[in-house]
Amino acid sequence: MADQAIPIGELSRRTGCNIETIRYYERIGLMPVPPRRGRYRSYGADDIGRLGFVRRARELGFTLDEVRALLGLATGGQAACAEVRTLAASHLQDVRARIADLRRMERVLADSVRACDAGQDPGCPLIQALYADRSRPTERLDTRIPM
Amino acid sequence: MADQAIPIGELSRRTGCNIETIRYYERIGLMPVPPRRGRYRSYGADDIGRLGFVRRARELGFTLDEVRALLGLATGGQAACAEVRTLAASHLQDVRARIADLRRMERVLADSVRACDAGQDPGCPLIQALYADRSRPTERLDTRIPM
DNA sequence: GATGCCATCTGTAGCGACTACAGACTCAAG
DNA sequence: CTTGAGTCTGTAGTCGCTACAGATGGCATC
Repeated sequence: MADQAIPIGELSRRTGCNIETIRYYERIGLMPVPPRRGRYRSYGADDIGRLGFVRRARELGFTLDEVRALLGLATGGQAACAEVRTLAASHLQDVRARIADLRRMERVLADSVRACDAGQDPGCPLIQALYADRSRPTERLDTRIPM
Repeated sequence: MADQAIPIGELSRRTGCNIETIRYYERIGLMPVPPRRGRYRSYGADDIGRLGFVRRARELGFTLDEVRALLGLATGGQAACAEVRTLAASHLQDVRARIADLRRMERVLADSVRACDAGQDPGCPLIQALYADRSRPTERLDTRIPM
């Protein structure tokens, strides 16, 4: 079979996934420990599939833990599909919340830049906006950046 | 003056910024090294202003390096405003790019969830989408998560 | 056989922006 | 005197990679 004994470099090329990242996935147990040809890792066609799956899930913004869960569910049947749906729906909510956050930022930034271009203000509009004391503690910073 | 000798806990409460984060900002030179009352840090009114500025800039998604630059420009005059505008505009582009990324994710996720609810497919729609081999290397993962 | 070069190997440390301890100390109130 | 709250320093952990350093391996070329 031609798809046996794929070296890591080719797996990398075929999936677009960095070599170091592949080894990292192996370390954290997301990719299996492959057999070796001599001292070199030797992959098969199924590994291309699995790694592709991981990458696409990551592109959709799932965390590695979620990807792990998805991989576990991938072979399941009807019941698994419901769980997948739950995971996806909750992640979708997350994505939407982040979009909303970013849109708020966008608005403030765009307003400031516009005000700057208008050039009415005596001082710098953005600097003023940042110094504006709303006289209450700032909202909790949204530290969650789980993309 | 009543606003001298503010202890770190009160600064934290007044700005909504975590105590550990305040000390972290001091370590990286974003906040000044304050004088001490005994062995305790002692802040003034200007520190509340500065920290508030930092927090609001962070809420707008500026990186700490950008915040540093903004702080440097904050006291400048006309010339500084132009630089601030440049910084803000480039950051705005960034924010918009991230919104676009997230919207792509949102679409795929929403489609999958919808397909799942419709229940036409034989398999799980999301899992299928993730396994779909587009027969070319996946696009570069957008690792940039600079919020 | 020697040389060069590429691919691969292991192991560790760095990024950004915090957050979370552990373990010591200070100070005021009861 | 004890208790509790507040603060201190220092270090290590988080996430998802990425970037080395330095050692091998195998193949082609001279």
